[in-house]
Amino acid sequence: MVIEKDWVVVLKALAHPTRLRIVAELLQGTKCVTSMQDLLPASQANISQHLGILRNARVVDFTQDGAQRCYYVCRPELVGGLLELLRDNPAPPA
Amino acid sequence: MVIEKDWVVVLKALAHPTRLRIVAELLQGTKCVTSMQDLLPASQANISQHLGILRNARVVDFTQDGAQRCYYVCRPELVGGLLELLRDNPAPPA
DNA sequence: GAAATATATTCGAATATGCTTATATCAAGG
DNA sequence: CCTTGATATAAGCATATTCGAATATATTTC
Repeated sequence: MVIEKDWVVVLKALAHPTRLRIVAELLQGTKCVTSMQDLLPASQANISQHLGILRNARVVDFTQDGAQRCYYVCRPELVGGLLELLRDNPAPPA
Repeated sequence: MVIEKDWVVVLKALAHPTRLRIVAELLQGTKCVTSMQDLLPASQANISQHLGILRNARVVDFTQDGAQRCYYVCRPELVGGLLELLRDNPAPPA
């Protein structure tokens, strides 16, 4: 199996509680930064930093709408699939 | 969507080139630490540390065979599924 | 064009990760 | 029990992440 270094970038991007919540929210539908501030216990600057990391990993992208940036998951099958796998495969007993 | 903190532990465990290679190798079949040393450009101590992290995340487990520990992926559907999703969902163009 | 709103970037301190070297544990054979 | 082979753990250092505070940029409105 060939392992692309991109994969590590994606996994690292998702391996953070706030970022995982961000993508879970974005899977439900496009959101701008301000509306994410209402959903998450994090500051504007911090959310923006996390979005930058997700953007670099090519996990999210945005469309500009006036002064707002409407973020969305640009690989929904990947991200949705990952979350589904995690949900359906809990840690084994002891 | 409820996000378990376990998920972040799993993602963090996999978000490292060496550890990702380790699980990819283990998906092909059980291996002991010594034989992994032949496959990976990492020291014994380092491989053992990575295996400890994967163990904590409940991604791998082992059976003791004499002095050897035979490691295997204890959630093959999860790990195999993740690798498959990554392979099938490359980064979108620009 | 000044003010207000939305978002991004920079910087620094705290904390976490990763790796090396050295040492410990532990099982098997003699 | 002493050695050897297999694996784990600990200590220490270098580097990377994280997050808050402050500041910058861009867009709309008046």
